[in-house]
Amino acid sequence: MSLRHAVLGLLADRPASGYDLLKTFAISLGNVWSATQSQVYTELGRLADSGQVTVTAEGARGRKEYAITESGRAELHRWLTRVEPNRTPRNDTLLRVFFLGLLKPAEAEAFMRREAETAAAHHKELAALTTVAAGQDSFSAHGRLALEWGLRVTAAQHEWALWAEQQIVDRAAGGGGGGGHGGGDEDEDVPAQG
Amino acid sequence: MSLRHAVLGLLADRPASGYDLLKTFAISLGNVWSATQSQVYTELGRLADSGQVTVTAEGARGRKEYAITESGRAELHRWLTRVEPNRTPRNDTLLRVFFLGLLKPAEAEAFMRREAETAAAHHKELAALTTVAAGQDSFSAHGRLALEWGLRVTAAQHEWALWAEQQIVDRAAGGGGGGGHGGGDEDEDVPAQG
DNA sequence: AAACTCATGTAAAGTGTTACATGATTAT
DNA sequence: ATAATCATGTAACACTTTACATGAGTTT
Repeated sequence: MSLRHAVLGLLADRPASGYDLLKTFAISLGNVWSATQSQVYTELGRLADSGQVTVTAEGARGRKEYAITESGRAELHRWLTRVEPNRTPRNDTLLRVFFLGLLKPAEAEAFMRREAETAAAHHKELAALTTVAAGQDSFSAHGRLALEWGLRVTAAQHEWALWAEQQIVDRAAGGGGGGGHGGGDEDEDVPAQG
Repeated sequence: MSLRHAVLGLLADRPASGYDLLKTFAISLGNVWSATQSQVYTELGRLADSGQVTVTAEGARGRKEYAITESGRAELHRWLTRVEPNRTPRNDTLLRVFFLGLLKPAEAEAFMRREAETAAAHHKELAALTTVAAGQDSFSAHGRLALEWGLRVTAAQHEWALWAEQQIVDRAAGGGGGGGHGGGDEDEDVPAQG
């Protein structure tokens, strides 16, 4: 489970409360691994039960500050060096791309155009983060490596979406032939339900 | 839920059994959305219960062939055109990158080198698929758009990993100063447990 | 006959999302 | 006083993974 290690990793940097961690997820770590409030508090409880973190201070409004333990650090190190990253592919956008032939060309084109815009917007957001994420500490420095990944991939994604949109336009302009599905039914029009 | 729509999308192309679908996941669709045997059979059962697919034939060895219904097609179309793709970030590799400062420079470098190799290998695999996925039908054609995405992103990923590895080398060679974590503890050596 | 492939199904555990519920402290 | 922010927690539901369980038909 990666959320567990995300929490351990943040606590390895410095002690923090669940609320603090949530802020870090919101502004930086969440760009690579998102977590909900519910998940973070639940996970802190589990980590405390298993002795990988401990409550080091209790403050106002029930605030609890957690710190990583030696056992937690050992687990984190094991995960970083000996556990193969999970690469299970799960890309909702690309899944839709597979089925774009079920849409009218104009609808499919609109889909790709929108993807291009989304990629451009995402790229811009990340570029804006660059100036913000200027810390000199190791966590910020490595966060910038991840940020650079985001910049490169969103750029590639943007170019790809523009290219794919053109492919769809070209195919619609060329022969309507060859466009159908395996079923061989010519009546492949999409339902027009509201 | 996307698995449901992956199944509907495949059945919109042609009727198939769970076993058939599993093969499609294994050779093509699984590159963008993976599914287990257990999931596919369970989902087919649910879709049949809700009337989005029906059993159109039963063959040897208990084989059941499913076809999409009008209601299923309507749901698929709604999903394609009106449901925003889920973009929840969840990248196990990048999560680790955030915490690379917890490793010795040599370990962090090894991690990035390995990522570079993985990206190159993945790119090569996809390139090999290009020649295979040569169908003229719409499903294959759009699958090739997804494949192109894979080629571009794995290429970007490979270049990024090489760049990041160099960043780590440079930082290790430059001052050891500025390398510590927020905690300010100089004794940040990683545990050497086995 | 043995091995392999085809083919489906269920159970349990783990992980993630959404919604609900509560209350203290600080700023206006 | 009111609103905003700080701060934690639980319950229900949805989804994913892993393991188990079974058996028919085909090839060697």
